[in-house]
Amino acid sequence: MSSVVDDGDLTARAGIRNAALRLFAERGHDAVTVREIATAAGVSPALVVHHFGSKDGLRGAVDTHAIDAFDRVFAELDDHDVAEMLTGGEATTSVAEAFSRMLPPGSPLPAYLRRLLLTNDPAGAAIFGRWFGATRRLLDAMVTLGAARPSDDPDVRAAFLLVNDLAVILLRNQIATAIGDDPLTPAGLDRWARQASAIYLEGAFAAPPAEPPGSAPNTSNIPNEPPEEAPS
Amino acid sequence: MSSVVDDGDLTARAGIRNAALRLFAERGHDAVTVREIATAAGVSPALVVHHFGSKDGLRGAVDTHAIDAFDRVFAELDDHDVAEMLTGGEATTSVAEAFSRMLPPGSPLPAYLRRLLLTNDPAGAAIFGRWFGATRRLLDAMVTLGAARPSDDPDVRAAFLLVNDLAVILLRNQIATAIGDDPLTPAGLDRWARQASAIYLEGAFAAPPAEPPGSAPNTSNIPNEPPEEAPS
DNA sequence: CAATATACTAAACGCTTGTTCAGCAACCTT
DNA sequence: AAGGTTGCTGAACAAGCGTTTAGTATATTG
Repeated sequence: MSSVVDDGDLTARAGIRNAALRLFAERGHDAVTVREIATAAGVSPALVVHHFGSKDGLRGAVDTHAIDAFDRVFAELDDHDVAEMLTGGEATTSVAEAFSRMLPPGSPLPAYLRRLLLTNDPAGAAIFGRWFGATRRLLDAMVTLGAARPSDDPDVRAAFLLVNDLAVILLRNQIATAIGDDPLTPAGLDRWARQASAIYLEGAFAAPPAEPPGSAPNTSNIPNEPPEEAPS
Repeated sequence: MSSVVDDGDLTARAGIRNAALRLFAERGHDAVTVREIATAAGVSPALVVHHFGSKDGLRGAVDTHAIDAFDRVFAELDDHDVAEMLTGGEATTSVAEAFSRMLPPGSPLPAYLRRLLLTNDPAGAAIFGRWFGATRRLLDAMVTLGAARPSDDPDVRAAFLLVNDLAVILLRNQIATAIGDDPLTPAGLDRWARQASAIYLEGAFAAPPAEPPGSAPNTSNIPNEPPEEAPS
C-alpha cells in the first residue's frame, strides 16, 4: 500500500536523479557516464552538472535520496517487528520482507543498497551501523520478553541475523536462479521465510547423540561430486 | 599449512596478474587503470597488453585464476565437511572458515569473490551455482545420516545456508566494525562460528507459547529509534 | 515594460583512458 | 656469428570522459 517513494515529483531534476539511481544500481557508479544519465532522463549532459554541480554531486544526491528511503523502510520494519513480537506472531520479520512490502516490484533501490554495501564508502557503513544497532536493541527486547533465547555474545548474534537478512538482497539474482523464485517477490519470499523461520526456531542440524542407528532410508542421489574438469 | 596460492611464480606476467587481482578486488574493475596496474607490478603499461591482449583479457585471466583458487577452497571444504560430519564433530563448517584456513591473512581473494558475486557477471553466477549444488548434496547426505533435520523445501534451505555463509565474506568489513573482530581472522571466526552453531543447532527464537507472563523486567533502553533527522 | 534570474542546450576544451607502434636488448637456434 | 624469436619500453594516438562556456528561451520580479 504505502510506498516510500513519492514520484509525484516530475521536475527535470528529479528525473535526472531517478535515472541516475537506476543506472548506478544496475551497473555501478564508475561504469555509468554523465551522457548516459542525461539521455535516460531526456535532457542534455550540461543540465546534469547545472543541477548537481558535478557527477560526484549527483552521486551524493542519489545517495542521500536512497538512504532516506532505506531508513523509512527500516523504521517501518522496526515498528512492524515490535508489533508482531508483542502479539506473539511470527517473530521472523526480515529486511527483505519489508523491501518487497514497501517498494514497487521493479524498484532499483535493492540493487542500489547492494552497491552501497559493496563499495566501502561511508554511506554504506553508516546505514549498516544504524541497522545493526536497531537489530541489537530489538533482540535485547525480545530476550527480556522471552521471545528470544539469551546469547553469550549478543553483538555477534545480532550481526549474524542482520547479515543473513541482507544477504537475500545482496545475492538476490543468484538465489533466484538457484531456487527458481525471486526472493523479493511474494512467492519467493514466502518460501524463504518458511525455511528461515524453521531454522531460527528449531535449528537445522540435529544434535549428534540423537541419531537413531539403523533407521536411515536412502532418499535419492548421495553426495559424490559430479566430474567437474579441474585444470591445473 | 597448505595454501591454495603458489607464488613461487615470479614471472612478470604473474606479477601483473597478482597486482591486477589485488587492485580489482580493492576498488573494482572499472576504477582501476592499466597504468596503475603496470606501476604496481613495476612494468610499463605496454607490457600489460603485450601479455594479456587487452585490459579485458587481463580481467579474464584474473577471473580464471581466482575461480581456480575458489574451487580448490570449496573442494577442500567439502571434504572437510563430510569428514567432520562422519566423525560426529561440529557439523557447521563454513566457507569463511575454509577461506581463513587456506588463504594467507592479507589475501585479496575474499574481496575479489565479493566483486565476482555482486557484479552479476557470469563467472560469479557459475561459481555460485556450483557451490549451491555442493551444499545441496551435502545437506541431503546429512539428512540421510540423521545429522540434519529434513526439510520440505531443501533447495531453499540449502540456498539459505550457503547465502548466510557467503554473507560473512560479502559484509566482512561492516561485520568487523560492528563486532570489533574481523570475521575472517581466527578470533573473529571463532566468535562467529559459536553463534552460528548455536542457532543452527537450537534456533535463536523461543517458541511463542513458552512465554512466562508477568516476568518481564526492563534492562535498559528499549527499541525506540534514535532521533535521526529526516529531510523530506 | 524593462530587468533579472532560472532552466536549459550546443559546442567545445582539456584530460585520461585503453591501445598501438617502432625500436631496443637478451636470449635461443643452427 | 648471423638470424630470429621473446620480453620489454617510451612515445604517441584516437576515443571517450567530466566539465566549461556562451548563449537562448522562459519565467519572475520591480
